[in-house]
Amino acid sequence: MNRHRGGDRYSDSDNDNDNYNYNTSSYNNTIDNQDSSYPNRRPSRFSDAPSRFSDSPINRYSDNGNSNNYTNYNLRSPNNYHGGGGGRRAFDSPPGGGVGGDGGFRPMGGGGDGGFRPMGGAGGGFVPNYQVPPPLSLPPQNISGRKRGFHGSSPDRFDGGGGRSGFAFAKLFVGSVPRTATEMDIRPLFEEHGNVIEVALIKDKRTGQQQGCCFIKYATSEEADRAIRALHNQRTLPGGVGPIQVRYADGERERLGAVEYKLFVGSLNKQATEKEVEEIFTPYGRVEDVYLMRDEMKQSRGVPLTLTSCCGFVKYSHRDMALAAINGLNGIYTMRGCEQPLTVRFADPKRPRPGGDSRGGPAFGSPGAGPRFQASGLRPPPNLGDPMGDHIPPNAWLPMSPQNMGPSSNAGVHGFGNQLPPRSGDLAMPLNQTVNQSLQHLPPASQQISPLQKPLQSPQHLPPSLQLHAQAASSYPQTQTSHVSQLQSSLATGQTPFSQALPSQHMIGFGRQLPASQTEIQQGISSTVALQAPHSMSVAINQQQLPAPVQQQLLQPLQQSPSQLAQMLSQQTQTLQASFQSSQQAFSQLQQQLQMMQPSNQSTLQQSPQAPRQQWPPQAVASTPLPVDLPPSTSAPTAGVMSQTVAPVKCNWTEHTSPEGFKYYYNGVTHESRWEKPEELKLFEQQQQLHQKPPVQLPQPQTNPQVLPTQQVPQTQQVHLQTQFRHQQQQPQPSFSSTEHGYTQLPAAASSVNDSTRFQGRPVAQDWMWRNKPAGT
DNA sequence: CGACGGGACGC
DNA sequence: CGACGGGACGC
Repeated sequence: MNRHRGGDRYSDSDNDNDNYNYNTSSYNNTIDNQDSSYPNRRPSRFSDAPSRFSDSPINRYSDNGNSNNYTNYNLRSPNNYHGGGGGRRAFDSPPGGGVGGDGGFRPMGGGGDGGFRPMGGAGGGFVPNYQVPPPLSLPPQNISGRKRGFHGSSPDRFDGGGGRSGFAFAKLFVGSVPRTATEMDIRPLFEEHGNVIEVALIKDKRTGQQQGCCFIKYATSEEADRAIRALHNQRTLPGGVGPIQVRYADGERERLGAVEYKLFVGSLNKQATEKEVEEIFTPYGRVEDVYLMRDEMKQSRGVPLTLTSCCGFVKYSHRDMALAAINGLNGIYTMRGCEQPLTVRFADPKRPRPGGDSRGGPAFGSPGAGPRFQASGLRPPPNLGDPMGDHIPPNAWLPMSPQNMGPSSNAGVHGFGNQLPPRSGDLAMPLNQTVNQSLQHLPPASQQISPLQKPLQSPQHLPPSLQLHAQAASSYPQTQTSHVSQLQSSLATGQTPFSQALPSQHMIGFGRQLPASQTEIQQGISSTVALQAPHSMSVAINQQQLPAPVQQQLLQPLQQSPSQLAQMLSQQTQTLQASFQSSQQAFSQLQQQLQMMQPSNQSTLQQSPQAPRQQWPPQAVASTPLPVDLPPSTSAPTAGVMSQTVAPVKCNWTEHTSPEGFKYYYNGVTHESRWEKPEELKLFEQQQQLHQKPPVQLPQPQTNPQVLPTQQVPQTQQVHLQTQFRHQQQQPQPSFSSTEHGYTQLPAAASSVNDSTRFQGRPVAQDWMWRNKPAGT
């Protein structure tokens, strides 16, 4: 979590920025709702008396109820692990959810993501009403747990059958604890947020002196979450120098099934604070953490140190948020005082520590890596104290990512005969969720949004990135009301107004590249949307097929304050815009590519918007070369070309080696990085062997290819393809394998044009665009 | 362009 | 005990 030197963030518990930390305000409620032993309760002995699950602390804050507000993530979870306590977000319980304040309801940055959590903390309705298992089921030694991570076959997990408490506890690490602090100083604070099972002050083994940190154990991650939100960096204990740091203990997040999506953010203002950065990123989802790299300029003079930062990291809990942030910010949003727009992309895997310390050794949820499909058989990266080992049930890897929900989605993949990468629908899903949620918060009818107008007209109250949108919205030559309703009807019909409504900044990069008229673009978008933006399709479906109860829910936002509404709407809209923008970009790119490939064929731009729908839902495509991601009418001539130049099936994963010499895998489409070789790539390589003979040899303008290892064949092809593109674009670039920070990242985008995973087309083309983005803008 | 925080029990 | 096959960008 945040290092937070400047103390600039969360500096005070009185943070009324409701973008953040609405938890503080929940204090009272929380206290009411529990036995808030704060002053009264005797810390009796917790030491090793975890045994008492006495009063089912687990449900104390029950986020039970409204399972409705949780998206179908929950519903999809067939797996017990999913039901587990991993739902760190449960405190975003839906309105009326048992616990007071916590959360109630937050636009997207917050409450919404309660639903993003597959683990769905709250669990609520869909899980069998599994209360806390009888203490018997959990041997005491397990309750107190072991040091870190797994040391056996998930000893910490209740077995009794899913339910919310799949894990026995959630352990927090608390830093910046004064060495003089006693348990009494600490416990009450944490009791405010849940039933503290244990407080363990860390002492030096030899000297017995306190180390300035401790562990807090709660029964549930919900409680732990609350504590983090409420306390991290916000309280300074008596005698302490700075606010306490509250976060999950090493290995906890992983143990609880959490995954984080970490973005690298470059071109930050040097004086940016975590908070500012968070505000920029919050519209895309709740920001779990912000860390800014800072060089302490040690200057000689007495001036207080000036901190500088130019890059940092932002974490989300869900990939769609991360993707949305990338979409919405990368190359687009420029921080005040900055010349360049932000760079936002998935972070590279963190460098494994030389020391081989088990800590920090990215228990690998972190490196943007996110979900894995299976515990791969590959060796773990060096020096990663792999706490997981092989004994972990494969499912343990899955829980966090909706796209991985359920073995069913992967069932076919592990067999053979299915060449389709398991993630074909993968990207769309999270977006779906976002959009679905968006819709839930969007007023269905125009008259209902009137309260929004005022806030929308006061963009200055919105986060910077929202201002962008808000300004654009107000400059849009229609009323906001009609804007919104148009948005909705557009969503319902698969049309989109975004080509007009998008802020000009959002059009960056292709406005001048694309000669097509707006109408053409719009047409294109329609088809593009149908083709490669399943999320928008599902929007339509969603909108039209909403069951009555859900329709009811649509009205909910109306009970929120106007400013809340405004923000919600802005956020949702922006997210939607990002999606559609992506679609536009994708389409533009496809158009460009098409044009480049057949310069003589001017009819390329004519689309037949209906065609694509036939392509949905995605089907497994074995070895049949796929046409370009465009309607048959146009792809027909192109398809010939393409199928000759590109391998029939493509994998977006490419293998790379970090400066340390560690191999990792990078997905040019999703921008994820992993240490383990993705199953898709393995399959792909297998496939390549079958098609040992590449469909066609491209003219080899370069001298490299000797006999390449099979796994490199596709990369090579990509290289040539894209090189060609670049060449034709007359955007000479030094080297194809762009060396961003020394890693070789092969853009997988180009060949993705005829990707069997074309339903990822949006990010594909987008990625392509980013990398080919005109320099000056 | 850039690249990851300080501390992490004990059994 | 030891600590991850091979091959190895290109500036």
